[in-house]
Amino acid sequence: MENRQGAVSSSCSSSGADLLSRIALNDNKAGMEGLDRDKINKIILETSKGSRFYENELKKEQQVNQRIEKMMEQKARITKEMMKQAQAEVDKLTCELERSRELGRVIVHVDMDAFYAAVEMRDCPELKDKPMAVGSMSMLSTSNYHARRFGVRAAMPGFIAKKLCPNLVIVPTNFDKYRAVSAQVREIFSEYDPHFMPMSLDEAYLDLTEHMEQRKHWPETMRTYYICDAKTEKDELSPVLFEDSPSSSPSLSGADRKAEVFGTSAEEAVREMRFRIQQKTSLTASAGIAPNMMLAKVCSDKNKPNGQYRIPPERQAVMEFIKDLPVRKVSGVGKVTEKMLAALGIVNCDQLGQQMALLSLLFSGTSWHNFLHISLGLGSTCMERDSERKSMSTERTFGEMSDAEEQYSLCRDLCHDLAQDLQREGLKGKTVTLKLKNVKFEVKSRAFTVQYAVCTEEEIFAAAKDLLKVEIDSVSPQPLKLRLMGVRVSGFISAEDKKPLQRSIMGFLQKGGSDSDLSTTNTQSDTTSAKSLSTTNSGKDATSYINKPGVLKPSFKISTQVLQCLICPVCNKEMKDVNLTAFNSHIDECLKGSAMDNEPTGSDAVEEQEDLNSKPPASSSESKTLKSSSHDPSCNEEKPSTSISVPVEETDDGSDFKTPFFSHRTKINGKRTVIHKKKIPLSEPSSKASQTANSLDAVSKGLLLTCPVCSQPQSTDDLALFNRHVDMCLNQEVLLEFRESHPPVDHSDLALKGVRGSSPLPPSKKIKVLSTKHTIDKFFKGNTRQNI
DNA sequence: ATGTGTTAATGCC
DNA sequence: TAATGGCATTAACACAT
Repeated sequence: MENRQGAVSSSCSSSGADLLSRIALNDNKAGMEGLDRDKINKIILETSKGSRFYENELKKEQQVNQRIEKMMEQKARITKEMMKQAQAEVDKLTCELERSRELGRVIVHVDMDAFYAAVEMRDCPELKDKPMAVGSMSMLSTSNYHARRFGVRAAMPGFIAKKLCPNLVIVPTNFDKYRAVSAQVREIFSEYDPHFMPMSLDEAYLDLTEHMEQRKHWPETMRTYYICDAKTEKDELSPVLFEDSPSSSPSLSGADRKAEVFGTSAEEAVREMRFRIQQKTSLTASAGIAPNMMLAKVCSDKNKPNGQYRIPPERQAVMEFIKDLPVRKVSGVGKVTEKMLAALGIVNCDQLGQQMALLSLLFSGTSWHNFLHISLGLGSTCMERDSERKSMSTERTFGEMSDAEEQYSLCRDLCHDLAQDLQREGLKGKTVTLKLKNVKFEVKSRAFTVQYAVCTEEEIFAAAKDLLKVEIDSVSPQPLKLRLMGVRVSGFISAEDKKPLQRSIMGFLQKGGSDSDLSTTNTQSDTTSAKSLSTTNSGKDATSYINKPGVLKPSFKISTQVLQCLICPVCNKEMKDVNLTAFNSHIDECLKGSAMDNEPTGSDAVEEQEDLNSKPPASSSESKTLKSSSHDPSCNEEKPSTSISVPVEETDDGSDFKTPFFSHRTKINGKRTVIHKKKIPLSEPSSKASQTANSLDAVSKGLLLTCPVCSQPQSTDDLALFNRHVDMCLNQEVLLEFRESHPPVDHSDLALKGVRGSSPLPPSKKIKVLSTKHTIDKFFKGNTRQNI
């Protein structure tokens, strides 16, 4: 009730001031104190205004405002009773957390100062006195402190930076160089903590607890470092971040050849580390020392550049530090969360703690738990052993692309790159997600989960191309006008599943039911799983796979029932005593026939489609609501569709993402829902797939087989691979079947044949990529400890 | 209730 | 001249069991 005005201000004044929170200068981070914010913001705004980027930001801003509005409504519904209960829960958790508070570890966060810019300045002294930034006219990675005085920042487009600072020098990125320097720095890190955790090229967490223990007993000689002769020109030394930056060591500024003895405290150890970094690279670093990672991170920012800060390991000191700390400074609290909290009158961590009961009622469990941790000054106290990654992706931005063939080609390239990355880490995942951003900066993603985990270009592309096709078709005959495409694989099968599972299937099939023989070779999965096992160090019993549901069991069931006869995956007919060639040609005929008949094969599929078409037309322009019209209660509010199909009208220019609404409504409705309900039709055809594949196994080990679905010859050296291939083909066939009733004939043909085979797709072409390499502090993949 | 798949949103550097 | 990144995770929802 007392915060009513927060709701009002956030919902009403959306156009002007609110927008600033997205577009305007973000002076949260270091080096931006005391500059003319208003003037800078005005320039940024004027330069951005009217651009498609800006328009999209505006839209996103409105969405955040709506979200806040909803939150405030919910807040208004909270009763005293609820608060009381919430408070009790919060208190209880607080107690537990407090009890388990750990202050004994010495966690350090080290952060190189303006890293890329500093490297460039070091290597090109002419730049030292000039405002400069690393990146391109389209996007800057980082800027030096001169430039920051003008409001030039990382993640700002170069052309806007130029407006702010016409004399700005923009240097292209040179990642190899940064990597090399980073490696040097990491060498030093590893001497203090061999298990240090790199977060990017220029940043890492260290746990100095062990080091401190040993250091206590070290003689001075082990804590003495000499200033290196070659670099003792002070001017050369620190690449002028700030002339008056707090110097790390008074004795440094004196004569050459001076030795510096560092003490045994944590501060001294970190000072020593920073000193050595500077000696070795001529670059400065800042550091934070605290009892946990969250605090260390904040601390490293406090005395940037070329400084450090320590929170002593006492509860009192921690709470004192936390008290006035703006929540935005905490890693994980971004501009949206900041704004939402601000709407509740929460700006610093003290206020955060005060409002925990309320927050527990307004935010998800994980969110408010996180808030509680922050407000208590708690954070992770151990370098988590490589928490396993959950997804891997690759994406690219490019100049406007409307040509479908080009898009498929790019998609394949992405799949190629992703496959390489996946295989490098020995990962295989079951869900393939396609991400698209159109020229209006609208982002959408589409996912498809296949039956077997995939990791090769072909497998990934097989899924991705269909996702892409659906999107292309959905706006046809207009082209998709894209500026970004990405492919992601997630749903990784766990390391302990990977190898045994596949072996067991093979063992079963090849030995006619006995899965005891696991020695069957399975080239690909063997190598990959070996890798992942070694990295994840999972000590699980290899036999536990037997009970894994959902993957193994169906295969067993099916294989037992069909080993004696072949079942056509298209017409479902059982065929006894036929040879393989005959069987294949039968399938070919069936496929042709079904394409001409325009008759989906699975009976489920037919019902599904009718069912869908009988649904009332969707009412909202949001594709999201197309599929959820009847179930989502929140949808009702938007539902007075009769009058508010607002944004749709402007799609006449062929804009990509929302067009389907009128022109292809039924089709889209059908398609979308089909994809969603896929689990139903899929379960059946995928059984068919297994049947086919398994039967083929039984008859034809070691042959070159024609995939009954895509007609591509497939090696059967690795039967598991062949099985997966057929399954995937079938899965996609199911997905595509539903388009047969509408699209141009050649499309359905392509769908049935599979793009690989006779598709009109050109081989991969090189595409003009606007901006990949120079992104903001992009760090190389697999950037883990082992990597140093 | 719980789990799984899909998509949008968020945040990091 | 025109021009605003790449990556991962989580929140939120729908749906199935």
